[in-house]
Amino acid sequence: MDGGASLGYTPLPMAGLNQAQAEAVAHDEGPLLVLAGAGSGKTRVITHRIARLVNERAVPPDRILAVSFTNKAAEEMAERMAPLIGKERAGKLWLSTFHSFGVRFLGEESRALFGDAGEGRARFVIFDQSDALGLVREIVRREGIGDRKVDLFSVLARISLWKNKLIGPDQAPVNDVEYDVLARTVYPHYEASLRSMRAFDFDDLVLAPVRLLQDRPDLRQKWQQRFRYLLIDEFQDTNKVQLELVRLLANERRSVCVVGDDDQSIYGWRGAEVENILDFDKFFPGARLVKLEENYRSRRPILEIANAAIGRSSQRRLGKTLRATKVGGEPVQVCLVGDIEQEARFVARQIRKLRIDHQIGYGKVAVLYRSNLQARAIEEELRVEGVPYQLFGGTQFFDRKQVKDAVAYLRVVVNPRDELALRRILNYPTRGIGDTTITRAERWALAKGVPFSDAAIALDRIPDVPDAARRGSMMLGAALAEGRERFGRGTQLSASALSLFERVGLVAELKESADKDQRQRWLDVEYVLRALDRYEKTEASERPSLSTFLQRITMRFSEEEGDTGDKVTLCTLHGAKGLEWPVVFLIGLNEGTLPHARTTDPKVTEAAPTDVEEERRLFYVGVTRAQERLYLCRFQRKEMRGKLHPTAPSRFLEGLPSEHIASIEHDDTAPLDHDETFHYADALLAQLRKK
DNA sequence: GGCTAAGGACTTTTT
DNA sequence: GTCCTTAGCC
Repeated sequence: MDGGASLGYTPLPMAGLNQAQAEAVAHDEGPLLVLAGAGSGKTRVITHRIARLVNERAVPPDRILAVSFTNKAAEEMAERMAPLIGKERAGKLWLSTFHSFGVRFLGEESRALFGDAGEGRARFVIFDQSDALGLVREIVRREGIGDRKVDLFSVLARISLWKNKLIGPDQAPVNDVEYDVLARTVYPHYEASLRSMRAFDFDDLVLAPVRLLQDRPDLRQKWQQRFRYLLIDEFQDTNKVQLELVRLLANERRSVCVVGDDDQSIYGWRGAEVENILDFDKFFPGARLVKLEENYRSRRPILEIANAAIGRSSQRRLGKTLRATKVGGEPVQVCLVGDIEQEARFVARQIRKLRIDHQIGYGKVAVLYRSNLQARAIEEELRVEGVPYQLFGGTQFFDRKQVKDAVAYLRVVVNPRDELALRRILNYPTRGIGDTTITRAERWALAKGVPFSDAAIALDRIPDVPDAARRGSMMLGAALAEGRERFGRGTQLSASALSLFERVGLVAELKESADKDQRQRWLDVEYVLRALDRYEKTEASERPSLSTFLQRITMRFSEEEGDTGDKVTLCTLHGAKGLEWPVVFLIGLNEGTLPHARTTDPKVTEAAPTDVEEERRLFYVGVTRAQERLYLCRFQRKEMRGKLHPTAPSRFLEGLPSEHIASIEHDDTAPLDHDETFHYADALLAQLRKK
């Protein structure tokens, strides 16, 4: 197309891209693998590639699908596209995660799924992990599978891994492994329950579209014609189902561009298959390979550490070495502290010092760790030092009980068949429907062949139910019906929700409670109401619906958006993927923490094979987040069950180039001397002998 | 349905 | 050593 400038974008200078980047951007039809090392400008490549397709090749933006790994990355992509191709056209691009693409797909194809004729979009609900876990618990109880000691999480993890490998309930491996047997027994019930509740778990959001595209040639054709270009970011972390989705969406042109880095594959435990990128050529024969090895992010010492760390990996690699383009820089600081409290104190004080001595703002600093648990000590110390911080991920707002309760009411309004949510609210706040009544309703429903959800809100039809329970059930049923009617209008969603909460007694239970904690909890419910309001006001494209709102919050869409002030970021290594900061503290570099003990000596119930090499890559990801300064911290001892244990340094600190390292020691209490060590060892042995 | 007492697990990473 | 779940009682 011509006349680009008049269309509201600035023509793209190919200058500013290095040769490899330019090659990836210019590549036209056919499969392309961009092997992008950390900090090699891969986002630049993706955004410029999309911009070129739209601006120079006149590809309609709605025929380009770009998939990234997190909602945040997708949003960031959208922001970057606006100045390149204009806001309006950027809004038409399909920019999403695999999961949010799935939601959109399933919404559009709901008729094929549920067979509703006419009445618009059939509704479905998304089960997050704790919902799925609740369902597994329910099935184990109902079907009498295993004893009370079953590790439900492990059962669910197995089912999830199978689903991610396209293994259906009838194809689960037949063996004697205890938890494989349990999971195999639960799996068919689990799937049947989800379907009967019109629910999808996270895995289904990708799996259900794949099944549909496999089974329905008409739909396959429709969706293949829709997209001319596919771009997939973080391809090393895709699983089998996701690869299958990409293959099904690719038409005969196979214009699939995947971007990733095998050295940063860190989601194997979730079913990701690094082979997807290693063997890309096999899945898309004739694929072109472009390697991006120039690093624009980190100072040389940081990069030397990174290269050394990943160089010691025993994993099969596509092989690439990052070259520094930034010169100079401070050596990497390796700090030894006494325990995790001292580690926190060191980090907090160092952050203040950097601000005072080097004018490095808090927003330029991140503290990265292996597990969310580690954040607590850091948080406390940052508060003491008066350093503002923001926590990424961690304790999820939507996991709080009061939030789940409120959301459960909304879920039942949207989807009366959502039995899990119904059970949650049936007697909360208490309305006389006890366990005995529930069991009676279950039996009655089973005998009459009606869903439990029907029986529960019509207890008056069931014999031997106490009057209080009858009244409670009728009141709930009426409140839900009214809610359904009000929400159906599609306006004043949050007022409707508040009125519902009032009628069912949630307001009295929390807001008007004599208990201070209860009143505090109500504030969380109010936050949900505000989020609902915000959603209604910003949702311009289609008619706002409670159903869509619930789908979004389940996928953590409406995350507390950033008052991105001048704050230190606290974040797990997994959460840090794709991000960068001038200063990075990597804490807990100890055996047992990184690598985590669960990978070095796995529990017997472990669903996925554990891999210490994945922990190494995690370390690599952490190191490569740093631009200017990197601190690697480890502690000497750890408190466990009230006892101190000496703790070894992480194996990943071995064999790093010493010329790029400066060591700091910082222990303000007396270290554990030999006598003490022996004392603890003796105590431990004595305890073992007692068993 | 709500209270207390005893018993068991100590939480890897996320859409 | 501590927190959470569960069972048993009122």
